[in-house]
Amino acid sequence: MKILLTEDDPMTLEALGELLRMEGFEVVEASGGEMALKLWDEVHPNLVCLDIMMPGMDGYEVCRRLREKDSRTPILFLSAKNEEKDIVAGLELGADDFIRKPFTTGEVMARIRSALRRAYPEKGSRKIQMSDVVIWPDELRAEQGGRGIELTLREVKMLLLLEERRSLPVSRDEFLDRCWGMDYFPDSRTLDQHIHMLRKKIESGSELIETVRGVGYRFRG
Amino acid sequence: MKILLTEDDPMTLEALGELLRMEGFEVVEASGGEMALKLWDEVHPNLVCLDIMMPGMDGYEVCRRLREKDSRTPILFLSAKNEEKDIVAGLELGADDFIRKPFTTGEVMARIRSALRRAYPEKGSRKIQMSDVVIWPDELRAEQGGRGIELTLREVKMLLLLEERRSLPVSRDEFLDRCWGMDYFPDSRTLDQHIHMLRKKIESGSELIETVRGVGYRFRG
DNA sequence: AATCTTTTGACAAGGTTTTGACACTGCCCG
DNA sequence: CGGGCAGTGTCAAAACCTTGTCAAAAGATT
Repeated sequence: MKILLTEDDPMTLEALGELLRMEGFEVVEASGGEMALKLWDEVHPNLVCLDIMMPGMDGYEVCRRLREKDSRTPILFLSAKNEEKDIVAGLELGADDFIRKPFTTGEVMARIRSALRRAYPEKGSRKIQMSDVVIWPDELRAEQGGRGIELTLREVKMLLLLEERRSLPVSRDEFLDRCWGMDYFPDSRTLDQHIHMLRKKIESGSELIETVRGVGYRFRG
Repeated sequence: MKILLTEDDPMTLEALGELLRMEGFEVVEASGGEMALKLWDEVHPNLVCLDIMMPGMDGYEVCRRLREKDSRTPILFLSAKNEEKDIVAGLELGADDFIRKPFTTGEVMARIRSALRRAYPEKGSRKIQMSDVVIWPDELRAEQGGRGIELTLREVKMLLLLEERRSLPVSRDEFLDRCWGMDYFPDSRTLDQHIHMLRKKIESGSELIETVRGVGYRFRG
């Protein structure tokens, strides 16, 4: 895993870098905002740590620009500028965490690992519970009341989409876009048929997938 | 979005709950670990806040058990037990964040929103309040005096149009243009019929949708 | 070739929307 | 002041559209 460290103060930069390397990360160090953006383009790190107060481009601006290009890679602020408004501002820009200085190395490591775990889940370890159904999406498998259920790839995609929206309806168009492809327009009955299959497989009595007439479907919750 | 709050101290629980509700979240409150697990199974919240020190099952144990079932729903610790080892322990159990007590409400809200953004990337649910009626247009649902109301797609379109104008009348032609289509001319009674339905559904005594004779309708406000 | 998944067509079921008939209201005008 | 008229409210039936379901065909995978 590659980590981009951005930090004004050379001492802190060096110390943090060393620490992360010892933990087995590949570390790229930037001493300012402009350099951070440049290195981002070059190395495409898996995670970014940003200082806020830096000469030239500050951490907020870096964060904003990174989020324009990529909304997934975790960004963590590490800053001594840690009043409520600074923290709120950082998080609202799309950062994943805000660590106050001075920090302990243990906390920094734990927060970095936590962010990485979320962003890059281990294949096979994903597990999702929806009502009384547990789903292992990577294994195309689910379980409900001790009963094992085999799923197809499309069924898993549909379940994940429903889950992502939990309790909000997913429109038919969205289903087609996300589970088929932007440019695919199957017969109008195709989607119903798949919903029908899902219901048959995972429902046991109670209605889990609710139809929202004129819109689409919603997972009960 | 539903949030499960777990907290030992009734005062804090109440205060946090109120805060979150004001922000438009649906809040479920648990006073201890066992209750939290039970509520999890019942309501399947979108996010969980955990206190650590509680009589009976502590927050760590709750977190561990939740993560056995589901690896995706964000879990945030809120705790006064905030030494490095507590934080590291919490995060290693799979929590998404650890907020130290005492906290500011702004930071808590920002961290909760940040976690929700990550976990549910698409869209948050819009919520509109008109007089004593609360409307969730994306869910085709409204509420009035604690009473849940189901709406159809067309009814939602009409309500959105009325609310967009607040207190200014919306002409019959505009209704037809915006809620049907520029080129559609139904019988003259059709619109009245739909207004009638709306009134029946959302009014309770007081007149919310006022008719402006010769023009159209207006939302009182 | 055999099997599993996906798509399609036909029809049924169920909901929403539209319509027609008629009652009611407010406004203009004699 | 009161009748007529256009606009609106209300009800119930009809028309319409969306979705559920089944069975079979088409397509993929092995």
